Amino acid sequence: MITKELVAATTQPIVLSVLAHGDDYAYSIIRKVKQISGGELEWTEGMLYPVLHRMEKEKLLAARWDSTDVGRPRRYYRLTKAGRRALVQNQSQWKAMHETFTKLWGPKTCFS
Amino acid sequence: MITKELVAATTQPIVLSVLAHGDDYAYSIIRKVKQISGGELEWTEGMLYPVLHRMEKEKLLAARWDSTDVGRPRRYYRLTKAGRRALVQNQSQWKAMHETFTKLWGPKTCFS
DNA sequence: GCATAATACCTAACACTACTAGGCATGTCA
DNA sequence: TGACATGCCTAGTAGTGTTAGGTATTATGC
Repeated sequence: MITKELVAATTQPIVLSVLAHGDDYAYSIIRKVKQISGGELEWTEGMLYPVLHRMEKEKLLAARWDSTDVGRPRRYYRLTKAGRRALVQNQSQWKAMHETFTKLWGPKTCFS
Repeated sequence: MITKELVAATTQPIVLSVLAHGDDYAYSIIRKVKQISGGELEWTEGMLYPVLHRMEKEKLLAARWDSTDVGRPRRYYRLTKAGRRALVQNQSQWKAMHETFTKLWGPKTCFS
């Protein structure tokens, strides 16, 4: 079970990463995140929507309604240029933290 | 610059890791963390003491005063058994998150 | 001797964010 | 028709980090 601090710290970079692969809507993001993390992460709408809205406000994402499909309309989110830059910064920071933990725990923590 | 979310999420595991190498006092921990992270992390006492106190309260650490040295007394912190178990859990969680990011970003992010 | 800086410990008020516990609505299936 | 899945949404509450200081002792330079 991932601590809520680590969940909180990784939500934004994960959203940025998922949307870097293509536009998506919230419910689908939740399913993808659960699948990619092998079930380790089980986001709820209640935690994701406020983050999506804040990222939209920070101009990292842009949203649009899409109702071309059969069924109810979906709100698609797309990465902005600022969002792509934020993703690169997040990757850099994760790298720096990972190197710090590698020094603390030893190179066997290079998990791959 | 590490985001405050990532700083927050990594404070406890870093403290656990530093103390796993040997007992230490707060001011020294701050110096070690800055050195190990290559300057990426610059903790303040204001952020560290509340965390140390909470970890003590959660029985992850045990503290003692040590004034055998010349100079002012220092409060040394030591890892408890619960602290060691918490460290293992934190390592496991970091691994799971890292694997998730590796799937999202590609294996080139295995930084080592 | 005084001023400054480093060292060492400490914390309360405020700001911010996550969590919980729901809400609304439509479509599908038995 | 009822239960469930899907899709969007949020306010009140709880918890934690940040800021901006505090106390005290020792070391250093003038």
